[in-house]
Amino acid sequence: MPELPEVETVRRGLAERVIGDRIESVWLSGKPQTFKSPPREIARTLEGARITAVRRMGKHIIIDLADGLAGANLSLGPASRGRATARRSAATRNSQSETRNSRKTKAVTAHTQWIVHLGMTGALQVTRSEAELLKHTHAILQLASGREIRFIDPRRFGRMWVTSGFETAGIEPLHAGLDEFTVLFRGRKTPIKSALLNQKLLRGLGNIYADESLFRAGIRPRRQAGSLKREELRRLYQSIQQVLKEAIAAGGSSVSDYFDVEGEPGLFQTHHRVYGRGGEPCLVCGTSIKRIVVAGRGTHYCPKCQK
DNA sequence: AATGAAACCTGACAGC
DNA sequence: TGCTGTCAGGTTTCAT
Repeated sequence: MPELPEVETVRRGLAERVIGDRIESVWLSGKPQTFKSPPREIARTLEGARITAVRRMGKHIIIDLADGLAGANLSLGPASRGRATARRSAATRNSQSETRNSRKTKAVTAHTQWIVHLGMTGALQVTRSEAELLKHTHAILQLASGREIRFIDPRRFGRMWVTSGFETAGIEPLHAGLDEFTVLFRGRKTPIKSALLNQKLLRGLGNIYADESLFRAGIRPRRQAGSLKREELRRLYQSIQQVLKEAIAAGGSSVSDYFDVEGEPGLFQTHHRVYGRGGEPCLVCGTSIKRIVVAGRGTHYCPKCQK
């Protein structure tokens, strides 16, 4: 997938194009594993809702909704009633202001959210409705503006659902301070690469940016996370921030399936220094880049530059 | 509690 | 051409 820079690129593209727009109708394909909420619930939550914000937490895209079709939840048959009740009680737990808001809007409260995770090959596009339908399109949202948001995902590891008050573990690498970052790895015996991929610690790094960050920091991927010295952690922290910022500026990396909301690929793959370069010379010292497997993932590093 | 491996899917590509 | 095997940006679940 899309790691943090690709998801951020998609978020920005969506935010520019769909904030303030209203979702008029929703089509979902019959691939149940894609939908973590029942498709009927997703459809009735989204239909009629206005998009107020598009945010990102790690690799999750959060689309904030308002002004849904009032009362849609209240006219459900017995089969759906349990879910609707569960949703309301979850919402009630949240805050007093939400309870106040839900009096006015009912189906979509101030905190109702459409959550999208792109998985390995997922993509969101914003298109004119006449645009050609790509293979593996699993969801289409028609907007009042005449455009559509489409969810495309060949490998079907992507997920979408509706919820309120979405939370997820881990710290945001671009917002966290060095101290917060350092404490994540204390006492951990797992390889530093595995720790970087663990979304419960740091959210947003995936295989490409873990390898690239470790190269820039001069740290071998198999080093025990807890064995890293203060100075190494400081370098790693800075490398991660630098790599992510540069990748976002380049619109992400397109290795195979990734494209942004306009169907454009990213450019950062041309800046990769180790990822996908196994057997090629290190750009710094000329040593052959090694490819090993760590945490079940292809892992690339320079045996001379990384200690 | 922490760690690693397997499973979930489909498509692209290398090698025969 | 066409088959088989391998690999792929992620996450969850299960076994150790």
